[in-house]
Amino acid sequence: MAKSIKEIAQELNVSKSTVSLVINHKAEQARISKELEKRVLDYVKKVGYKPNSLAKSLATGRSNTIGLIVENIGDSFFGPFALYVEELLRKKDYHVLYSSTLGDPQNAQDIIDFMLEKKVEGILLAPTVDLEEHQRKILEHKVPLVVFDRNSPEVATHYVHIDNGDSSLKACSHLKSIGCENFGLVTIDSDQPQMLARKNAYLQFCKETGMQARILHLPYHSLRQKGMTTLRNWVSKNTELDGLYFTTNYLCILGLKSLRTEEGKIFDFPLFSFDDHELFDILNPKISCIRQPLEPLAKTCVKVLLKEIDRGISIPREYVISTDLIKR
Amino acid sequence: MAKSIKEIAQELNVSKSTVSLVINHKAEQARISKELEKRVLDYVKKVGYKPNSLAKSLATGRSNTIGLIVENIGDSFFGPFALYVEELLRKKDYHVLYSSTLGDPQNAQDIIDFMLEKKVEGILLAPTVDLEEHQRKILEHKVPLVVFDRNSPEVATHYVHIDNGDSSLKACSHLKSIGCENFGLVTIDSDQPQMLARKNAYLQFCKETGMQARILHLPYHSLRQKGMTTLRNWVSKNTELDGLYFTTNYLCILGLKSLRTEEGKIFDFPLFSFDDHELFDILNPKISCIRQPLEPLAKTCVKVLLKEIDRGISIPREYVISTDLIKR
DNA sequence: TATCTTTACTAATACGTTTTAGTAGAAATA
DNA sequence: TATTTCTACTAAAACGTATTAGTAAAGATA
Repeated sequence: MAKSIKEIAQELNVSKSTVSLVINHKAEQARISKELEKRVLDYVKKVGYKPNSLAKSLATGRSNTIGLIVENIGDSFFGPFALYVEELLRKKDYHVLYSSTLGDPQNAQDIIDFMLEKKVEGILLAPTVDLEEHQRKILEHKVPLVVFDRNSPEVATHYVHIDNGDSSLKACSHLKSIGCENFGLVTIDSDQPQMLARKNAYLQFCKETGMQARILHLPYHSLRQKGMTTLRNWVSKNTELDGLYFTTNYLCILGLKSLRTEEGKIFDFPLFSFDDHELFDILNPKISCIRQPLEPLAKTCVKVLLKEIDRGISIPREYVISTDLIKR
Repeated sequence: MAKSIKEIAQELNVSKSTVSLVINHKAEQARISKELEKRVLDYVKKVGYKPNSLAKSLATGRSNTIGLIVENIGDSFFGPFALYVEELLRKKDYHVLYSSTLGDPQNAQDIIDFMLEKKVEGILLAPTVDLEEHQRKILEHKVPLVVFDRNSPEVATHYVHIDNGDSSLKACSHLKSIGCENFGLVTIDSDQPQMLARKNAYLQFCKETGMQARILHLPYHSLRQKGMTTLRNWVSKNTELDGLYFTTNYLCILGLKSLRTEEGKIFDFPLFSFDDHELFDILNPKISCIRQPLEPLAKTCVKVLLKEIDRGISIPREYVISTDLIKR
C-alpha cells in the first residue's frame, strides 16, 4: 500500500535521486527543472507518499526523537511535566519516546539501552539511584543528556533543578512564622538526593533555631502497605508535634488519608507539602506548599537539550529554577 | 564509538552474515561451529555491541514499538492508564511511543502520521472528534488499531470501553437513592460520544422518573476562563437543585473549586463524579463516583492489540469493561 | 569548429541490519 | 576414482532513504 521512492521513481520514469531531491526541497540546488519538480510533487501528493522514517533516520543519522525517562508518568508531577515537554518539542518537530522507571534501576537500564538503540537524539532523565554507569554510557555514545529533578553527583551532566535546600528552608520558616514550634518532617527512606537536600535543610533549620528535629522515614518500597499505619503510630506517639512537613506531595496525600478522623476533619495542626497538587487549595485544612514551577522547569530542560543537540555536547552546567512558596 | 556488525566482522575476519546469525541465535541452524560462535559471542560482548534498531527494523519490518495516543498524558485518567499500558507492554518486549492530542484534531493527525512513519506495530487511540478519516488511514496501512474510551461509530475498529449508558444510570439511581429529587447534570459542550452517552442516560432517567432535566454545558475550549463563573451563576439561578452530577472528574474538580464558600465548606448537597480521583475520598463533602477500572481497561486494550499484531487484523469487536459505583 | 559552461538529470554508494542462495572443501558413498 | 552429501561458512540482495560524484546534451565562447 505505502509506496516507496523507488516505486514512485519507476512510475514516473525518473531516478530515485530526482524524487528524493524534489521531496526534500532540494530541486533548485540540484537544478531540477520546474516542470519535473511539479510533476513529481503532484504525483507524490496524489499517491499520498509518506516517507519511511526508519530508512530516513538510518540514512541521515537523525531520528527526530528524544527520550524522556521519568519515575512515573502517572503521577501529578511527571505527567504534567511530560505534557509540557511534549508540547515544547512538538514545536521544534521533535517527538518524545517516554518511559517510566518506577524507581527500579533495572528498568532504567533497559530503557536507556532501548533508547540508545532507537537512536534518540537526546535524553531527558530523572535518574533513579545507581544509574551513574548508565549515564556515562549515554555520554560515551555521544548522546546529549540532560538530567533533571535529581542527579548523581559522581557523573557530570547538565542538570536542571530547583534549589531544594533553599526551598526547604523557606518551608521551615513559613511553618515557624505561622506558629509551629515543634513541627516534624516526614520523608522516605530511599536516598534520592533531592529528598536528602530537603531533609538536610530541615536539620539545619533545627540547629539554627534550636528546635528539636523529629523525622519519620517511611519505606519507599512499601508505602502502600505500611505507610499509613507507620505514620499514624508515629504521630500519636509524638504528642508534642504541632505541624508536619512532608517532603513530597504523595507523602502529604498519604498523610491526609491516614490522619483524618471519622468526622472528616483531619486534625488540628498545619500540614505543609513540598510540591503542590491540584486539590490542595480546596482541602480542609488547606495545604501550603512549595510549588515547583513545571513550565519553566520543562522549558529549561528542553532548551538546554536542544542546544546540546544542535551545537554538540558542551561542558556540563547547572540550571537552578526558583520555587514558589504558596501560603494557604 | 558504537561498532557495527560490519566492523566486528572485519576485526574477526569473518563475514557479516556470520556475526549476524550468531547474534540472533541462529548459529546452530546455520551450522556455525561452536568454536566460531563462541569467538563471535565473546568479542561482541567485549566491545559492548548494541544493534542499531533502526537498521534492524528496516530489515525485519518490526519496530517493537506501539503508539499510544491520548488526550492529555498529564491528567489523572490517561497518565495512570499510560503507566499500566507501558508496564504490560514492557513484559512483552514492546515499547511505547506516546503523544497527547489535547483534543486538537490537527495534533492528532500529525501524531498519527508520525507514528505511521515510525512504523509502529500497532496503535492504541483515544480519539478526538473528526478523526474518522485518519482511523481509516491507519487501517489502510494495515496497522492494527484499538480504540478506547471514545470512538467514532462511522469507522469499524476494535473498541474497548466501559458501558457509559449503564454506568450513568447507576449514577442517577444512586443520587436518587440518597434523596436527591432534583439533581442537575454538568457536562461539556463538545460532542464526545462518551459524554453524550452519559448525558443521554441522564435524560432517559429523567423521562422514566419524571424528574425535570437540568443540564449545564460548559465550554470545553475555554473551561479555565469561563467554567467557574458559568457554573456558579447556573447553580445560584437554579435554586431547586439538590445535587450535581458531573460527567467527568475534571468538571467535578472545577465544581469543587467554584462552589466552595469562604469558610471552606463547599455547599450542602451531594456531588457525584463520573471518574474517580485520588483525593475524592478525603474531601468534605465526600464525592461518590463511577470508577473506571484502569487496570482491566489497560489489560484488555493491550491484549486485543497484541493479538491483532500477532495474528493479523481481524473483524472489529467491542469489549465492554464494567464500572464500579463507589459510594462515599 | 573546437572547447568550455551550464543545464538537467542519474548512477552509485552509504546507512546497519537480516536472510537466502550459494560455495569450497572435507567426508562419505558407490 | 568419480559422484554425492555434509559441513561451515560467505556473497549478495534487500529494506527505503540521502547524497555526491558523474554525465549527456545543449548552449555559450573564442
